Amino acid sequence: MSELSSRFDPSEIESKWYQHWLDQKYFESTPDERKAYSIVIPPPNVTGVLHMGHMLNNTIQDILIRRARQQGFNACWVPGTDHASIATEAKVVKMLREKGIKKSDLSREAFLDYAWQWKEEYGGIILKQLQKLGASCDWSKTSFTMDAVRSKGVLEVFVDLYNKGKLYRKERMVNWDPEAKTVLSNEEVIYGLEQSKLYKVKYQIEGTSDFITVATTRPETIPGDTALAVHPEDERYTHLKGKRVMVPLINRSVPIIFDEYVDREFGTGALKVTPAHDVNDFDLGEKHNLEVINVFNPDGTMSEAAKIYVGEDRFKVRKAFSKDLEEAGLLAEVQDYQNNVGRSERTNAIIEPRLSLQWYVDMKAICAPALQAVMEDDVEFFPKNQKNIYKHWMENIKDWCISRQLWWGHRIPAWFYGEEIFVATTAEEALAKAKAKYPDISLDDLKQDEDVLDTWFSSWLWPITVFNGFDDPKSLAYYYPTSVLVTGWDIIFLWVARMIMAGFEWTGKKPFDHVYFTGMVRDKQRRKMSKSLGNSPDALKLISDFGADGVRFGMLSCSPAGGDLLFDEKLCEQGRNFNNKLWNALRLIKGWEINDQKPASEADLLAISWIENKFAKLTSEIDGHFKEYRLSEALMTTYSFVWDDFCSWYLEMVKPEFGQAISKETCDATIAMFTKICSTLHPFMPFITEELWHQLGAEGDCILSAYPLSQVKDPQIIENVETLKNIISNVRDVRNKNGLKQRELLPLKAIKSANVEAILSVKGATTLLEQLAFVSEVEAVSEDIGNAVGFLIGTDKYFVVLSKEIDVESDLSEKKKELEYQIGFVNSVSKKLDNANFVAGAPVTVVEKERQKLSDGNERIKILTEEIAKLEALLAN
RNA sequence: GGGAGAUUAGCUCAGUUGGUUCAGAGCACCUCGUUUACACCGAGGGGGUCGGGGGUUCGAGCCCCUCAUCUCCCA
Repeated sequence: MSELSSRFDPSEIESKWYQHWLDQKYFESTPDERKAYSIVIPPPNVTGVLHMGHMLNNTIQDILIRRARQQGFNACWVPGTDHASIATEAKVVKMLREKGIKKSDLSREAFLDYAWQWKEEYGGIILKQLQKLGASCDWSKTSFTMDAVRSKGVLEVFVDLYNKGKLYRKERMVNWDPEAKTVLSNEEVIYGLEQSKLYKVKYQIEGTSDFITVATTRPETIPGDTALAVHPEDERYTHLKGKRVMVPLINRSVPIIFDEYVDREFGTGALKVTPAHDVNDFDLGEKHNLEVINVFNPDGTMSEAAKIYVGEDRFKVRKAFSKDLEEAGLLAEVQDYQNNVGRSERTNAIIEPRLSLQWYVDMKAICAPALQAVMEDDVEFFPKNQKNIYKHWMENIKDWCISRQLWWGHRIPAWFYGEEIFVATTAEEALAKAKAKYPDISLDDLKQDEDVLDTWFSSWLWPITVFNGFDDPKSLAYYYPTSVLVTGWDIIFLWVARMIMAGFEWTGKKPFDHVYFTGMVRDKQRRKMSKSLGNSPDALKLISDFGADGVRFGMLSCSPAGGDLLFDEKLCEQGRNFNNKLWNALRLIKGWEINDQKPASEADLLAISWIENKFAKLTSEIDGHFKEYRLSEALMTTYSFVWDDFCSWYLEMVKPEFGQAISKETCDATIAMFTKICSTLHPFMPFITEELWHQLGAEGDCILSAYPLSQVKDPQIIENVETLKNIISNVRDVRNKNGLKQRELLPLKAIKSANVEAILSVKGATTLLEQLAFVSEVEAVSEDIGNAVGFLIGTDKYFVVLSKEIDVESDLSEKKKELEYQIGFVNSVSKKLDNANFVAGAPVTVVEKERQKLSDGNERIKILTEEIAKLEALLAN
């Protein structure tokens, strides 16, 4: 007996095999004559740590890439990280603050030094963590969005867009993050209902002692009011035409304007207008030529223009104002209220609308081919329903604000000379352009834009730049378009849509053939996994508890495409148990003593042929699942094949009796089947399958073994064995119900029929019955024998002869139940067949089937009725 | 306000073109079992009016209408 432990210990083998794969350079890809299968990783934040979303996402990518590698493609999975402008800068600022250093005291260069140091120290931790999960990325191609190659591409694209007139600079209302002190794109603002208060504030009508009440959730913006608006048809306010009101506390006079924009139903039907701090108010202001008073500083404190509470934070001022208004008798009411509040995706700060000059990409100019490609399935989405969401967004696309008031990122390649702008990839080029117009100027006269580009402005080029696509057309031509993109649906606009646009704009091609949208990982209570809730399990701890293969199994077994994924550690436990099952199957096989003289028995040959056909069926099912990206179904199908068909049935069929040796032929066939199973499972559970592969003495490495795909050769054999299994289960059931020992030998009889004779004449069939059902003999007879419990297989009657008195009563009640069901069944079938419309309207084959069902049902009713009569007679005696 | 999706067993979900004895899987639960691969196991079992109502059809978990509830996206 081998020295293998009965518990599989993944920790021993995971690092061993990962290192082996690395040493053999199996993950590395160079272009050759094979077809490429490529995936680019959605780059995680360079300073991030592995969380459940990454685990899911990267497990799926690894499954796809490993399977493609086994299928003979030149598989290439490019890993990398994103510089994550806002998130990383925020972390560095925080780290510096803890050291007592303020960002504002540092020069741009000094700050960037710190940032790069930070990146060198913490960057890439997440990639190391991915290796623990088994990710088979081509690490020699590891990329970073701020690498020289990637950066060059970013700047070139900016210049190209500018030259094509698809990029412009404009002052408009933006989403301002007061914490990061930068503008954000619409896609980076997350809206949610929040509990707040609705303040009803009284504005005095100038020259009278009358008041008009206005409802607002943001009283701190009152100093910025430059008008009060009502609906022109609102009878409550028609008398106010031409009047003015006093802004409370500030005592500034502003006009009352009439505009149909005002919602008469909301609040009091009167609206305060603050053009500097609300998008709609800004539009109203433009229409009515109102003054714009910006009462906030970039950090969200009150500005000089506010005149009061200067320098105080806006939320403190809200409270203070409320008190002041109350004391002045100008606060009519305060209600609890729920409203939609926008927060920064990165800092979670409440967003302030703010008027500001920024760079924009003219999206309408570049989106058409990207929309078409998805609608025509040239870029195919899985699941499909994301197409509609995409379409809706693309058809209502807004220009993309790409400048950010940060230092960490790609600095905007635009140089100013007074009011004039020169856009070029380097300062020297910009100078050359400037000199054409102003021959006397020098580099010192040009001032580069202080802002950096939105992180996504480099991400949208990722599928091109990771292959150095702007400088190396050969590499791009080989790997691009990539095969599939695997990502969460939450970044369909931030990233996916923009990559498709960039692809068409700069390569003339789509960036990927397929997009597989994963679900969001949530906890059992359907809450999003988050740090603040503390409900996110530690990914590395999970791996050490259940093994990487166990965790991969757990992630996948609950992950329908696009749907939410309710994560439960129990699933990893199931994965671990599955590993253990495989491990023990290995122990069984390795424990066999082999006799190379003995030929395989008929029963063995039957078992082998059956499992081979079952396996062939499995491979084509899996193939179908993969084509539709039904990965969890592919895994679960394999799981039940391995556990039920291979372990519970096949191994029990061929397992020699205690102390006996197994024939070499049978053993070899078993090992061959087991290695094929390893190949099939490898993409899902790479570590254990590689270990088993070698323990089984198979050639080469599992990771490169051909991915099995074959056709069922003999469907009849599958059917025959299903019948045998059915008989065996019934015999076991009879034992269970009659409290008999599992191993006690009992005779099995069957009433002679064509079916019975056919199944019993299958070579090896009776041996299998004897072995697995522990029957002493199998015999076809012409009539019933006493003290036996019967069961039906189709319309055939089998019975087990018991060694002790049968429990007539319970057998009888069971048979009665069965009869009742059959009668109901036959009734519904005959009703169908009695319906002339059905017989005339349904296809012949369907009608035929119904007829067959009816006659089978009637046959069973007949048998059951006889059986019941006999049992009742027995009871009467 | 506009749009998308969902509702099937105690829980999480499959159910592909409307047609097999078709209402399924995993987990959970119950009974029995420590038989030499595995108790991280084995053998068996119970459990659902497919959200409500209506319609189309010979036939509906599946198609249509409607109502209810929930989730998400956009504004």
